[in-house]
Amino acid sequence: MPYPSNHSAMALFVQRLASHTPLDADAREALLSLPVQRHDVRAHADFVEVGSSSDHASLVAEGLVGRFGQTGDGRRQIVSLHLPGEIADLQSVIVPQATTALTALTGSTLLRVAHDDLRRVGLRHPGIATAFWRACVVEAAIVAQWLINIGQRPARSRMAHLFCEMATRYAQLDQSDGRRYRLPMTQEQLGDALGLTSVHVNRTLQGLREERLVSVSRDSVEILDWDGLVAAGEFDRAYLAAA
Amino acid sequence: MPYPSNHSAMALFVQRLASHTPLDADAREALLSLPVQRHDVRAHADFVEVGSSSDHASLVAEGLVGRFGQTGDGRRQIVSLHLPGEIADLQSVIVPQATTALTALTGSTLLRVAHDDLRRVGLRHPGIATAFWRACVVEAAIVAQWLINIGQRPARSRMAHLFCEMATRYAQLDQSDGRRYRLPMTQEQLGDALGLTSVHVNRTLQGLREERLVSVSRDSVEILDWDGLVAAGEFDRAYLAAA
DNA sequence: CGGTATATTGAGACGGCTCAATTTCTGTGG
DNA sequence: CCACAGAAATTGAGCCGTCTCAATATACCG
Repeated sequence: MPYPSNHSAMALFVQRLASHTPLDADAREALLSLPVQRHDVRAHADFVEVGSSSDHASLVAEGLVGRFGQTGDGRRQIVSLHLPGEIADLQSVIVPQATTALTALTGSTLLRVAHDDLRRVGLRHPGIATAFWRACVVEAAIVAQWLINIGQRPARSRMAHLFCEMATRYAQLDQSDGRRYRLPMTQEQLGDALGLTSVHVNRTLQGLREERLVSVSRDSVEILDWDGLVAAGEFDRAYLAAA
Repeated sequence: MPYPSNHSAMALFVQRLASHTPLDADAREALLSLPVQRHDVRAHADFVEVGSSSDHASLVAEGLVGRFGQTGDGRRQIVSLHLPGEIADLQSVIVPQATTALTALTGSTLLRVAHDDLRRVGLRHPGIATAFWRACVVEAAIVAQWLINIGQRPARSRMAHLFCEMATRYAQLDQSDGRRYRLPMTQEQLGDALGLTSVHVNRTLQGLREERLVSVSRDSVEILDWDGLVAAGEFDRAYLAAA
């Protein structure tokens, strides 16, 4: 076992799949024993380009990955964030041609899993196929909430909503209470995720700090007033219930 | 066959599924013979509420359906539009609790299909399960593009992008060239889809008209200058290729 | 034919943007 | 361990795209 951390990332992934779609030991074992190829990526490196077609999906083992699109003048919109234990482009198993890129927001390590293997294991174990489908559905639900957030809410709410979401997702991941978690994003990247300028992110962040709702540093978030933050972001975790 | 239009909507749905995931005659027949329950909905009626849990999915047979979320102060964000031949909430097969609502943007008729039936047919025909998964992936890709659109582009581009997308989707549906299609949305609803005020929709629309890019009436769109509109919206149909 | 929904227009306000300078971090090599 | 360079954060000032509020005109429907 040359890479213990590899194993734990895949285990995390399987565990989360299994928490909603019962998978028998056989199926879990099939996933855990899939060959993976470790890949380390530096911060700010884009490792999947729009238009590219790949033969593998990327399981995040460590770090933070963003899926994003770009407009003609180079503005980026981050469309989803992927924590360790998540496959950042599971949909590529079904549609290999990327319509959206992947970038490492911070130094990250990925485990590449061959599409063929994922398809094979899905065919052999229908429960796994269902679980993959579910994972895509949940991710779509998250993107939809981001759309609501960005389409309709002012900067302060958007940001509060994002912090609540990430707290909830981290809590699901590591059984913590989510009050404090790593979020290694620059204010620029935060802006790309929220549809805001880095300048405005900075000012909005100051506002949230002055309100004593959160304490945000370069790479971590501490929530000081959960109820206040939930109210500010109109956060309702229901859309994450199936995650 | 009491409802010929039912049949054609389901046939349309099956045909589009089959165009990307080969389905044998058996599988297609299984889908076509699923029992459906017809439902007519008036314009502006919400027929799936957030938080509700249903036991069926809704295939659009006629009209136009919007999936949307709402903020605390009642602002709506339409997250996706569903044309005839699409199941507006296919994801509910996997996650029955709705995190987003459905509304008829215009008078519409829906065909309810039981989740149980859809699951059953998916288990019996793995190709169908894959096709369902794919449909959800494609829809997610569309939502992601909307997020990019709304997060990063100015009103004029957003609107142009939407018109291009709908043209392309209609063209896929009815083999037309998509230069002219029905889009029975009020300016208010257009605003809800684009993250804009109806007032601003009105002004932006006037701009596009003055530029001779489109001609938009209450319930239909005619594209006068496709290339110009594509440029204005930075539209790239790649994300619809798998649809 | 009347009533309600929708579209249109105007005027003013404001949230978030741009541009630009400065300060503070962070990591690296000497 | 310090110095330095580049990245990131912070601040200021002015602008502009979009919103709000409000009034009017037009279109649709029973």
